[in-house]
Amino acid sequence: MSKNILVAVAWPYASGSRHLGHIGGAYLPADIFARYHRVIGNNVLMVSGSDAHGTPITVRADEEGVEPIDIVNKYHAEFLDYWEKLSISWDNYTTTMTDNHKDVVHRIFLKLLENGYIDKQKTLQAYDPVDNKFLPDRYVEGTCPKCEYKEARGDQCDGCSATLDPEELLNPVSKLSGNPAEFKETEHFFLKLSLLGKELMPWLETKTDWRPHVINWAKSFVKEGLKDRAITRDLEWGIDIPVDDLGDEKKIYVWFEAVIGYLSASIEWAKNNGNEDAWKDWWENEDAQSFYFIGKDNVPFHSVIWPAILAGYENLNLPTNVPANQYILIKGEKASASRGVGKSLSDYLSEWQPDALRYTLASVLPEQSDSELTEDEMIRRNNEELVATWGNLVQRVFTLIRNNNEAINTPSALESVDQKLLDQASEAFNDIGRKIEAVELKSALQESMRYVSKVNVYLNETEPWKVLKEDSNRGGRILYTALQAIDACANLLYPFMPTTSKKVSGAIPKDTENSWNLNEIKIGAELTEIGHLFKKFD
RNA sequence: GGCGGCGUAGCUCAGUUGGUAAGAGCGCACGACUCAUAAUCGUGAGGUCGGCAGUUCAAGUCUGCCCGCCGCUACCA
Repeated sequence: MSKNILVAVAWPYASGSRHLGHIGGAYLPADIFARYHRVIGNNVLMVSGSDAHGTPITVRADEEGVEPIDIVNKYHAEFLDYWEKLSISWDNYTTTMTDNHKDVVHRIFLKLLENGYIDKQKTLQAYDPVDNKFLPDRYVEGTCPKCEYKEARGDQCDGCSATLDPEELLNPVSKLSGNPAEFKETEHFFLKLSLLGKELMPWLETKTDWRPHVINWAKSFVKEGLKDRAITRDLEWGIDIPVDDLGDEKKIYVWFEAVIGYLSASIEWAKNNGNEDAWKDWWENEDAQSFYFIGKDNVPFHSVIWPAILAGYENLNLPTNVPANQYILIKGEKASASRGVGKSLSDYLSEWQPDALRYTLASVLPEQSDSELTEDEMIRRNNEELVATWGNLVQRVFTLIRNNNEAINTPSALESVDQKLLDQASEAFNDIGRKIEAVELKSALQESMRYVSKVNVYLNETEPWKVLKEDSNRGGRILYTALQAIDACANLLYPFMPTTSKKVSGAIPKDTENSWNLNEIKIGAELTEIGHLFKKFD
């Protein structure tokens, strides 16, 4: 009865550091979703990796006087450090530099070629005759033919925001070298989106549960009529084209191969785990589901182009859902930074507990529209919601129990207030589970915290610190019930805050081991000191 | 220009297919409690749902126009 769930997460571009917005936009929601599904017994395969190719990386390498691989290695290592510190639970986090990835890309390329979905077309391309290289549109500069703005780029003019073709520019020069640019004919492979796109609309029509901003975008993109799109470039840094009729100065363009990473990372995972065909359970099994966690800037590739590639290849599952997030806008970041540009993710990771950072980001996930987050708000949530509401609740109950250990050994029967609290926990597991499955994570977290508050209410109503003085059996039952509820809270919060939740849950002796339901607490066991779960910021 | 999104209490946001007197958290005011990292709990004030005009028995929720912010327009991925 357990399902196979592929959790595919955007491939971070290894050309620069990530920031909080990236984490909240893709990696954190993916991890919350994956952890939940594992906990309820589904087979999760969560994959991603560092995107190693593309022009920004080579440009950066040139600027720093190093090789592209040095840039990639630097940021890949940095990313691995983030994942470790943030408890992002990959099944496989790899890169696009592996032989495996190259092989898979080649297999897809050749199959699409064979199926007639890739062909060759000639185009005119800006060229630097001094450096002997072709220039991407955005690295050509010149005077805008429409507004005469002097520094218009080949793809658009920043002066009048017109969309341009580079050959329209007057006096075009290379932005990289300053040399005058020429235009030369070059031949490239194109993905025949004009053919593949036709099957996409009926498929998109079935996606009634996608987020409005995602499905609207995808449909209008297809409706406008998809154009064939070049999938090779005149580059040195990238994956070779598996056929040699264009010469070896061309490479597969990054956007085409990076999305294939989801598949190649799955295949690599299978190999590493000793069952080469295991990946098929997620990609060929019709009952498997796939969720692509990305930022809104990636919607075209995941809602249209990647499905088109998959459809052209045949027999591979198309995305079940693409729960793309909008942006988290971190305000006040600049003001709080001591060294110029603003706080880096590394700064936050060194100042914040991982779970607290996960919590504050999860509480503002931009699932519908951009959301604003200030550092004051982050601190407020940490201090009031984590320290005061949840952390304090745990401390409250643990201390009560440790000071009244004999009482909890002989609890009296359940009363209706106790039963009500436990019933509410059962409801919470159902409701919150449903929300996470629908990728309504922000709302799921809010509801989890609402249950935490109910436990505080329960304590205020039952006042065990008073009751214990007169009726230790009744007091014992209240504490026992509160402890059971706290264990439920820890389970509910586990997908969001795995480290602290495990700490709480692990400190409670139990007769059952439910990870997404209420547990029976072992009667007569002693609680160990757990310490403060969260640190308060001054 | 075209396409799309957004504009709901001071702040951050929810508001299913239009239907009981518009919601949450924070902040604010007042109160209860004292087991707990002075933490917890309760009550209350506060909104003509960007503007105007329509459709309808009924609109935050549909239509048109307008204002403001943002994104995309395909060699940024």
